[in-house]
This record gives sequence, C-alpha cells and structure tokens, in this order.
Amino acid sequence: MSKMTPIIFIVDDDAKFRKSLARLVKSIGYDVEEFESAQKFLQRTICNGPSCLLLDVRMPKVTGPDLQAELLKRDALSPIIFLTAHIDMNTGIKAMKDGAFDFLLKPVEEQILFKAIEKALNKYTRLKEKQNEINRIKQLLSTLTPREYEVFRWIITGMLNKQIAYDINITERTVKAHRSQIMQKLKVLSVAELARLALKAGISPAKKNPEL
Amino acid sequence: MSKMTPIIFIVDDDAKFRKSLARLVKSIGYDVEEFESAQKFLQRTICNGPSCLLLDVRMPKVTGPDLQAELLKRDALSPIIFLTAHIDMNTGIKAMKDGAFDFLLKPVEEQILFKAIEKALNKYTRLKEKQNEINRIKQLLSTLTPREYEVFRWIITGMLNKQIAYDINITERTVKAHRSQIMQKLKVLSVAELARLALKAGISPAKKNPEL
DNA sequence: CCGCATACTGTACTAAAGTACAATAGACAT
DNA sequence: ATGTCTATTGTACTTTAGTACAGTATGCGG
Repeated sequence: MSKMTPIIFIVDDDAKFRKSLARLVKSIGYDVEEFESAQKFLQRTICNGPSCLLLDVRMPKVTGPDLQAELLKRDALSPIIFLTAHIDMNTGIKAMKDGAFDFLLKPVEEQILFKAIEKALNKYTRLKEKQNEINRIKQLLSTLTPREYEVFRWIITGMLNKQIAYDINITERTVKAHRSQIMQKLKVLSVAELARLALKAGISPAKKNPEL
Repeated sequence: MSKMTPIIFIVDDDAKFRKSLARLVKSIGYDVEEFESAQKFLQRTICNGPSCLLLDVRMPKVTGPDLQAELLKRDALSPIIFLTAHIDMNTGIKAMKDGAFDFLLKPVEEQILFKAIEKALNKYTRLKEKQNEINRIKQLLSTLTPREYEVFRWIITGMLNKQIAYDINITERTVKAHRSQIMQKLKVLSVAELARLALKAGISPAKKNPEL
C-alpha cells in the first residue's frame, strides 16, 4: 500500500516510438501503461498510486498541452514530462509555466529521461503527502455544523468567547458548547493546533463587518 | 513611496539591441537602466522598488543563466524575463525550472513583451508583500531572548504552561512571565494569532525529545 | 562598583476556558 | 408521533491564563 510500484503513463500517437519508449521504461522496473491518444488516457480510472506522465506534444485532436490543461482542471497529481520531436520554444515555455515537470526533446537520452522520471515521482510523493493531509483536515471540517464552522472561524481569529457571543448574539455558554464540540470533532487539544489546522486547509481568519 | 515608477533592467551585451529595447520600454512609461554585462549589473546597489529584468542568455564570461543563479542566491525579488536570439530549448526549460518568469525569443513582439513585463511587475508586487510581512515578523522575533524563543516554540505547539514548566524545569509562574513578555513583544493578543505569525515565518512547532 | 538585561520565583487576585450535571425548542425524517 | 440533530441556555465548579504587586540572582559592559 505505502510502497506501490510507480506507473509511468505514456501518451503518444506514434506507436513505434511509444512502444520502444515503453520497453525502455519497463526495463528499469516501472510499470507502464500506453495510450495512443489523450482521450484514451482520460477514460482511464484515476490512479492514486505514484505515477507520472510521458506526454507527446503534437497529437491529432487533443494535443499534449490540451491534456495538461484538462488534468490541471481535474487536480491530477501526476507530474507531466513532455516529450517532443519538434523544437517549439514557446510551447515548451508555456508548458512549464502551466506546471509541467519537464520538457524533453526526442530523441531523449536515456539517463536524462530516467533522472527526470525519478524526480517526477519524488515530486508526486511530496504532492501526495500534502494532499492527504489537506483531505484529512477537510474530512474533519465537514463534520462541523454550519454554526460550529462559523464559531470555528471566530476562534482561529483569536477572539474571546464573550466577544464571539456578543457578535453572533448568543450567550457565552453556547459559544463554549460549540467550542467544545469543535475541539472534539477536529481532534485537537489546543487553539494553537486549531489555528495550524485551519491554515493548512487554507482557511483564513474571519473579519468583522467593516460597515458597522 | 508606495507607488514608485517601476524600473526595467536590461542586461545585454549587444549594444544596438539593448538601446533599441530600452527606447521601446521607455516609450511605455517605465524607467530603464541598461547594463552591458551581468557583472556590471551586479555592481549596482540593490533596488527595492518594483522592477524586473530583461536578460540576454548568451553573453561573454557571465551568461544570463549564471546571473540568474547568482540572483537566486542573493534572494533577489525581481522577476527575470529572458530574451534570446538562439533557439535553445534545454536552456529555456532549465531557466523556467530555476524560476525565470518568462523566456522570449528575439525579435520579440511588442505586445508580448509588454504583457510579460506587466505580469512580471505584478508578480514582483506579490513577492514583495509577502517578503515585507516575513521581514516584519522576523524583526519582531529578533527581540525575543533565547529563553523566550524557546518558550514561544512550546506555546505554538499548544502546550499548557504547567507542561512547559515541567519540561524545561522551571515553575509555571516563570512560564507565565515569559509568555506575557512574548505576547507583548510580538504584539499579538491571542495564541491563535501567535500560531499564525509563527507559521508565516516558517517556524514549526517544537517536539519533545523522543529518546526519553 | 553600578546599571541593565536576563532568568527566575512568590503571593494573590481576576479573567477566561473547560466541564459536569443538566434543560428547551425547532426542523426534519421514518 | 417519535427520534435524532442542531442550536440554544442555565448553574456550578475546576482548571488554566493573565496580571499586579512584588523580590532574588547572575553576568556583562562601562
């Protein structure tokens, strides 16, 4: 589970190149899946083990960068290594700006490719860990009721129970009740932990209405 | 002060191209400073207003990427837009990996250049704001005594005064004294704010020695 | 020697947070 | 109707944090 064999996805319409590349990549111990088009790749069920993409730029209908854009929308984690036979600087630069992991020229030197794949998989691992942590937190947060979530935001802002009570027009006692629930549901023991958890999930402190 | 005219630095050994580029950039209202070599540019006093670099790749002695590496070491904030007449994919991709803002081909279309400069300056502003915030926090943190800093780390971990006292072998009363100092010096009113401040400055919670 | 910063401690009090017993009321589903 | 979830509130108590008076000791520079 924690140590799956990485899968290298190869998306290229050139069957000859694709198969030769697949053989090469398999030879160094990775699992390989081949796709003759971006569409075919998108049909595949999303994989959540370590993986990266070896992606051709020029393909009929859906191009490499098109697929990149689509995967970006889907929050896919697999790093993309572009492979192209055509020297097209602007495409390469744009791909990198859009978060591609690397952009290599065909024919690619074996060692360079291997190094790129290795680094891409390392990057995947880092991304995945961060993602897991965020998902864990969002899972916890989803158990909060709307009211609890509201109070939660005031708490991580650093407000006192009595201040919160005044602002949302309930008694301090009720705030305490919510607060207690929140700490239990989010499985933290201190406000410091609560604040860290909120920041990891990208939740910023609440602000009072300025128009009062 | 808050609204300075951005300076565009042009570093290129080709005098003709440089001057023509300078004229063009000036024409849209930016201040421009020209440098015939990377060395000359590095001699300039660091500027802290909005700025970006238009940097040639191929230059004698110190190349564009060399300068980029040096500026990275120096934590320079100015985004780098590379300009090159030679199509060299690998150099371009590497530059982007190393954090270049853009990589354009000579001759560059005016509109593309202008857009790139504008976006680069926007990026500068964002970077600068983040930098300012971090500097402000580090400034505050530097006023803590070593002992206070130590206690500070335990506090943002979420530990109780009595726990901290026990761990560092002092009385709870002393922890309170430190704590009070810390809150005052860092100008925060709650542990939640304290935790946020710590995270912004990249300070992670303390951990107990596992070997006990 | 003296002043200052640092580190530490004490007593006694107030304020805030947390908890252990509750209870009430509305919404919504089976 | 009955039960569950949500939101609310109450009383009384304990624990923790913060503060307002302190004071002691050490080290360092002028």
